[in-house]
Amino acid sequence: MQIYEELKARGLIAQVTDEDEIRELVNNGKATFYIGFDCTADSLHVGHFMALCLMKRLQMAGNKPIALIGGGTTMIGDPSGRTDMRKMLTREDIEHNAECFKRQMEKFTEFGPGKAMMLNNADWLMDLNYIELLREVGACFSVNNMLRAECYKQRMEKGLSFLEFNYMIMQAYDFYHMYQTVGCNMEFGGNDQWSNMLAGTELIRRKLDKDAYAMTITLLLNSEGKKMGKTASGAVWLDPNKTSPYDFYQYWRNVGDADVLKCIRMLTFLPLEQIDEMDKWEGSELNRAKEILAYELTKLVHGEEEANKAQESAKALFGGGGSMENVPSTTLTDADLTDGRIDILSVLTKTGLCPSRGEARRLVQQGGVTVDDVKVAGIDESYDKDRLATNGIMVKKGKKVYHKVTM
RNA sequence: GGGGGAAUUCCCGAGUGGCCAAAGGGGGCAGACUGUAAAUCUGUUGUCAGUGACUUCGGUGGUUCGAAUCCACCUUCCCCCA
Repeated sequence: MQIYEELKARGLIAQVTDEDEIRELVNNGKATFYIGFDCTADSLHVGHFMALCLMKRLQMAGNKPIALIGGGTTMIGDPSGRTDMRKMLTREDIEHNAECFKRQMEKFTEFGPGKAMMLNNADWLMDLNYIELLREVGACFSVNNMLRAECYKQRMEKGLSFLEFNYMIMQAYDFYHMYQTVGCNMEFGGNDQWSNMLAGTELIRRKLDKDAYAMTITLLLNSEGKKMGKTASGAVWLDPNKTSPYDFYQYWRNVGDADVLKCIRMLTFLPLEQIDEMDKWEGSELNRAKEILAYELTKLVHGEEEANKAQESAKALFGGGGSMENVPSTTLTDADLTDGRIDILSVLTKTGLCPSRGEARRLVQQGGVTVDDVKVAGIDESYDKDRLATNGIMVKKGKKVYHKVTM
């Protein structure tokens, strides 16, 4: 099976400008493609991860990838699909984020001569001259058309600033620029980027009378149509300091039945035959598939060692047996104790399991806390230094949040 | 440039002088049921030293015994006209 067919079978391809041409280019390793990453946060997330995987897959098939850091475009802020304006980031923030992105990407992809290329659009966007740009590029865009674009629709109701309106033009300019300077003939991106990407191919056609191609990656949605990779407290980050490998593992371990196979197909590198085999699994058998998904992804993102640790911990906590070593934990000091003891509410807040004492109190009163497999009876329960120092205690919040406390 | 309207807790949204830590819904958390799933039902959802105190209704001042609520100014957003 060739790469294009594989991507299709995995459900990764959402829209393409010209299927035949793209298949031809990609399958024969003739594509020089770019994917843009705007540095809106200091860590990549799952969506970026999909893009990076796509990059890897295409690279393995002989194509040349360019990872484009959006140091310039982040100054504008992409309005696509958003109902409100992004917070404007300072130049320093953007540069810091770009640095973080760079470091993380280097873990996934090898950059250098003959390998993948990394560029930053700040290098050309920041020096543009307004009048020149308007004459050279602005003349090629129809405002009427732009306003019809799907990505602005949501903003037409609540207002769209001129700043953001220009985002599309900047992104189109990137493609145009790289087409000329590094021979980039294809752009990939999230499905929400479609109109921005078309703007690029259109610009190249108008200015240079050449064809360039665009393809979008399917957004990873769960069965309820919500974006995956998000939790109540924010995104699932790739940075281990922001989302620990254990939490990362747990996120995927807990996906809904309806979503497991889709995730495995789209996110892992397991061979399709093996995945098709799993497709036959049903009911609680799917738990196996979830384990595989969680393990494979954690391995890809954090490495085999971390994946093993996360899996060990999960098995120890949920299945019994296995090692307790790598469970999330907190080490207390004497300063945390009063008269050599610590009460349950303090334990819950100090470990970060509860953000406030009020919530901790509620949780205990509702019977949601277990210490060493014994339900905490009341809010006045406490633990002495001896117990903490010898074996520590295993605090369980609800059914599946574990935390080890030692001294 | 002119006129009108809006800003409430994580989100949406009610509240138009004391009965307001503020209805209702969503989301979150927990309990029951389960398979670390989904659906459903129940409880809970500002902070703290919890029958109490303190902070919160865009911001800053003011009126008042008392302000989310009234007044002034400011900020941001939306709509209509040009």
